[in-house]
Amino acid sequence: MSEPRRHERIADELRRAIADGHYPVGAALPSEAELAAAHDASRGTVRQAVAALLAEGLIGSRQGARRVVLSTTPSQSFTELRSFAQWARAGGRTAGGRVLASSWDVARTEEAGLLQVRHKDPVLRVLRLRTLDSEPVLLERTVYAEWIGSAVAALPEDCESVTQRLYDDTGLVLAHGEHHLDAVAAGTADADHLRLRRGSPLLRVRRTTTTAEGRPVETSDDRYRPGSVVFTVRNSTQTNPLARTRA
Amino acid sequence: MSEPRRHERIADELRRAIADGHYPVGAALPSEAELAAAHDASRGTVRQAVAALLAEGLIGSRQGARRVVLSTTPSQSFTELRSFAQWARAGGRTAGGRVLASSWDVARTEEAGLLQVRHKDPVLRVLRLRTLDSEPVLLERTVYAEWIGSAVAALPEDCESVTQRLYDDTGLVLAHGEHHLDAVAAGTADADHLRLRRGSPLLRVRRTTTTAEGRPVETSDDRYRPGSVVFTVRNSTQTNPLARTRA
DNA sequence: CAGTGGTCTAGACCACTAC
DNA sequence: TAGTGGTCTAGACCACTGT
Repeated sequence: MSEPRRHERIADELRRAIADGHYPVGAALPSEAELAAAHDASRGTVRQAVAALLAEGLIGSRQGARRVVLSTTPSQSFTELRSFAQWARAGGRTAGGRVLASSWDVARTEEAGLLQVRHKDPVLRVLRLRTLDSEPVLLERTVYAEWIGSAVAALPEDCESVTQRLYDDTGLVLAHGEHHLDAVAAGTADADHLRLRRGSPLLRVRRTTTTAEGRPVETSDDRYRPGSVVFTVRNSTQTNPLARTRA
Repeated sequence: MSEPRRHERIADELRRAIADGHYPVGAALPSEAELAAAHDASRGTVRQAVAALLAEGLIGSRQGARRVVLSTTPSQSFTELRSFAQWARAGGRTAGGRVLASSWDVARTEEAGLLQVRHKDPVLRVLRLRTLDSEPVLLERTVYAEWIGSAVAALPEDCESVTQRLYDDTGLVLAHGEHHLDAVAAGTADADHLRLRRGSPLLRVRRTTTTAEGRPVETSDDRYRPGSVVFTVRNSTQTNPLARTRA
């Protein structure tokens, strides 16, 4: 239960106080000096704590004025974003999944670039349907690099959390991700598996995931059935997680 | 040209070196001690600089190992995200825009909550079509709080950058935003103005923007024509800008 | 104007990685 | 085991906000 890092303790306490309504939206937080005294910490440690809340979009900060609460609802962590199963559990819903097809193939030009392998190197292609409370909500077309593909191919067909299993089996940690979001019309396969009409709008997320060292693991085309999932981004002039790019 | 903040100078130099290919994807950056010596700065200042690149998703960082380049393409800033005109200009394209309808109305329950005003308080509704190189790409349905609405209503109908004009006229700075992304089918009005068929997939971004103090300014339902714009998010286990939420 | 956050320094100790 | 990044301290000065 104990938290060894002091800045994390302070950040957690502030997050809790905000979530509990001690500081409603628009309210001013205690000054750095006050927080430092209250936690018997140096100013640098306090600043590290509030920087975390700043990055989460929970508070705003301007030179000369006290920090202000912007939102009382915490945003979820990368882990929940990456792992469909974990995110579903956090929301009190049951995640399911099933591999519809899986086969070794050769990397197309674009995939080779994303996975940092050579053109026509072997890759594992997996088509996976994910469900939420037994409703199909997401169709994943994932391409794995050869070095991790054999571990993926060995997983059971109805594996709930691929991320978790890969960590348990191989120690692999997915640390970084790049995501491109847009909308597309459902193709025949999409419509079939997600149980909607061809041409229906789908939210498409094309993503590439890498290890902590920056080594690409997988690249995927994920299509979400509308009405089931919404993506949320918070940003500020001080932080810039999201960007618009040409198609 | 000179940059007064030392940590910004160091960050800029690292960004430039990465963009120029001095450090390709996968390469290790100099150690903190080396950077500190090279820039005649303290370790704390160097850490502040690399923290910025970390938040941008350009580099990865793990205790005990040197920092590693994850991507060589910089992501754009919040300012470019917020201002359609500015973002277009940065990409070498010409932004246009036109107000299709504008009228005072009363706040609906949901809008009142987002704008932090009372139910049925007056609000300004604006329907705006934005173009890129004369092609319609985005239909905005924006609701402004009363206190800023009169300034918005006074703007010319073909105002290129509302954000810029509001800043010039009133000193207003849009500092924070919350964005919800999903896909919807084009309604009759959407199809008409964006010149596509009813039912076509659209990327919908519902957003609320606030001042630096956290005061809500506007809330908007933006619908992007597919194929014209893609949204990009980078994240890490160390940073968490994006979250998936239930619809 | 006093108070606040932004920047910067020069140390220290520890946990972890890579060799 | 040497080097690296993560944490923390105790100061300092400055730019800016609010009154």
